[in-house]
Amino acid sequence: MSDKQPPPGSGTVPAPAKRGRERQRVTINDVARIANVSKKTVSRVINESALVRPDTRAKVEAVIRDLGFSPDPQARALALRRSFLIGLVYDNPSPQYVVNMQRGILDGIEGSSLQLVLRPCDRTAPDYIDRLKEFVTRHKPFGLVLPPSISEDEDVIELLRAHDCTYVRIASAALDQRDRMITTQDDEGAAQAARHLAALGHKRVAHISGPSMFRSAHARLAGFKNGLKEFGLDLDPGLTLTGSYTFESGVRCAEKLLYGPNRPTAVFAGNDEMAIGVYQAVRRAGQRIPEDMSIVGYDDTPIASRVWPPMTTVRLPIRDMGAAAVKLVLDQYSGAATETDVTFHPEIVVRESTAPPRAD
Amino acid sequence: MSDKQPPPGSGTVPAPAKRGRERQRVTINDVARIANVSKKTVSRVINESALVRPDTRAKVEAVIRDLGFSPDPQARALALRRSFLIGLVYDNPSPQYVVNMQRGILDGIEGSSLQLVLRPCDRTAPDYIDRLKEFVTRHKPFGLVLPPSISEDEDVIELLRAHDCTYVRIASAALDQRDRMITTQDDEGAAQAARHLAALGHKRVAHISGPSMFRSAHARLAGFKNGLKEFGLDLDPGLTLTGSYTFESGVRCAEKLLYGPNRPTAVFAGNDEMAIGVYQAVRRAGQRIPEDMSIVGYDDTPIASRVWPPMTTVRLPIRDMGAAAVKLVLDQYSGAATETDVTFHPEIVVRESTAPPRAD
DNA sequence: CTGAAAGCGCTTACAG
DNA sequence: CTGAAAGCGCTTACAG
Repeated sequence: MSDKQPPPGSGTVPAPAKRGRERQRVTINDVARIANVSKKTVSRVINESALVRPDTRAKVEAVIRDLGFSPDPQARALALRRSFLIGLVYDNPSPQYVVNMQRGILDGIEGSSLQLVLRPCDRTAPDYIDRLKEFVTRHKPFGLVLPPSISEDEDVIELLRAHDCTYVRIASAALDQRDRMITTQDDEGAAQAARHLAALGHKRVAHISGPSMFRSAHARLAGFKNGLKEFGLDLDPGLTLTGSYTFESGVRCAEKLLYGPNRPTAVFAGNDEMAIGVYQAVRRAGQRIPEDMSIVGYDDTPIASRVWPPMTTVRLPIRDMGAAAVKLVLDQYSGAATETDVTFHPEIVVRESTAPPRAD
Repeated sequence: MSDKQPPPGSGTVPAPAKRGRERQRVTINDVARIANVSKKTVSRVINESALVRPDTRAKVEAVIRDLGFSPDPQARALALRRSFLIGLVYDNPSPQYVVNMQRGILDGIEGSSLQLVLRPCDRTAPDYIDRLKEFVTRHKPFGLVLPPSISEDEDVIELLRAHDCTYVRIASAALDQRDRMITTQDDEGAAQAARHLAALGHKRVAHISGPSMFRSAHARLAGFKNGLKEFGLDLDPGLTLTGSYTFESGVRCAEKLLYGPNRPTAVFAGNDEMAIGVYQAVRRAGQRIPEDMSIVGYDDTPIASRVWPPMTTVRLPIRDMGAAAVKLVLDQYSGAATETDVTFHPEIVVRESTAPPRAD
């Protein structure tokens, strides 16, 4: 199924054989004829041009409704040199994050004629940019939604700009102009996690950060440190490990913490996936949560409330962010001005995985 | 973002404004001119027609390679009246199932020019069929992959047939001809779950089945009963509950079992999502897994190995099934005969959520 | 095996 | 505010 190096002219798919009976779809010509206007006028109505007299518009719209006409996306795409696909380009290792983002985008395109296309990619692959370029130049997507860490790759942005491809970036810092940027205050959420643990009385606190490729990893680490500092605590570098936002890396880092010197009483993981890995390691060591170890995650993906005990985590409204991203894409076309920065503020959700440290 | 009843002619999106510099993309005309053949011949090469002399083909392919030409999918779509989109149409309430299926489809389209479009839907919505029809008639997808329970809706199939839309159904029974069907032997997997529990010595065993809309729910129930029967056990109707393949329904059903008369020592849930719900209810009741309650899931989605204790479940190779579905779609176009039925055999994966019942 | 003409269903300049 | 002509980049009959 997957030739690594397809022959030239490949990467295409054989044309379907001619099928049976043809259905007569209603086209713009039918509408024009019946409404007694030119197809150009119908086109103007479809494209919401202002240059149509109200009564003409009403007449055309009535015919469109009667005939159940809807313009052919392929024909529009060919003429406009732009398809009606919204691409979700992602490399996020947390499937739950991706699922939530998908849902948000689907919310956002509801009622439009846009379709959601999935474009996973691997930033470490050598042909990663080339493949994205191929998608952009061939399929000419209506817009791209870029969650971290893709959103932070300036090579990608340069590519998209060069090809006039509309995009919206989601990141933990304002990397771009307001109308193509969704910002999350990850440091704020992490600071809340720190305050929560400090207030419970934890002194030896560990952090498992995400991979350095993710800006959010740095933001969460920094915010966590700041939050601890408010309570006069320092984050011990020996208790600061780097994972890769995956379950397995969470397990691995947690084991180091559990069996290393200076065992912490609480762990703040950079995302829920890794936090669940910490659960696993703690459990496998025969220890209890939260009695022997308090755990805080980040994202509030569904798994956080499904594990036992339900996990304290920092909620990122991922789904809402996805919907907001689509809105920004649409605004870029409609020319609607984006008045204010689109910023989401994560908030801690306290559940049952955190408690005061045992007195020992 | 979501107008429930858009005005006529809406459901479209305003056309993008004319952008800056135009890139000169290489077209079929360039290839034809340089290769010194007609564009029709180039088209034949692209479409892998047999009616091209080998040396002509080689010449054209060389030019295609040199120029880095790849045909415009929008133009092909318009001419062919078929787009290059693979639609995943799903109503499965388990996000993990859907994610795995997505991955399999992405595996399957790797190296082709197909794109994966997500089409979630709600079978209980009154306009469910109409919306699918709109997608099929407007976007003319290359093919549709239909996992349960969409795959079991004959109204959908009738619609797709009427519109000559290629599809592949995934279900726990052979509902269609071999070349458009992927079958899973769900009863076999469920029987293995039953044998496993019976062999451990469980006598009072419960089952939480999926919603009756899902054929798999019936197949798993039936298989489970048969497996128990081999050990001389009957499934107590009082211990047979119906959930909806969701976490919450798993919690709810498990609570009934825990606090009802005749408490079981083991529960077989119809999917992992519900099984995790059982974990939650058991844990909340202050009981241990597997000492106080053995639990078996179905699907082997990632969460099964992430919870504590790691869950015994029946593995369905969902990702492989997705890839196989794409292969069947491609085969339908290429005319490759599907020699044998495509059947997947689920197998139990024994982890740590099952143990002999306590002697009490 | 190969090609010239017409067409898929829209939109873009360009006039008026 | 409206329209006739040309074009987007391919493929389909139809000839030869």
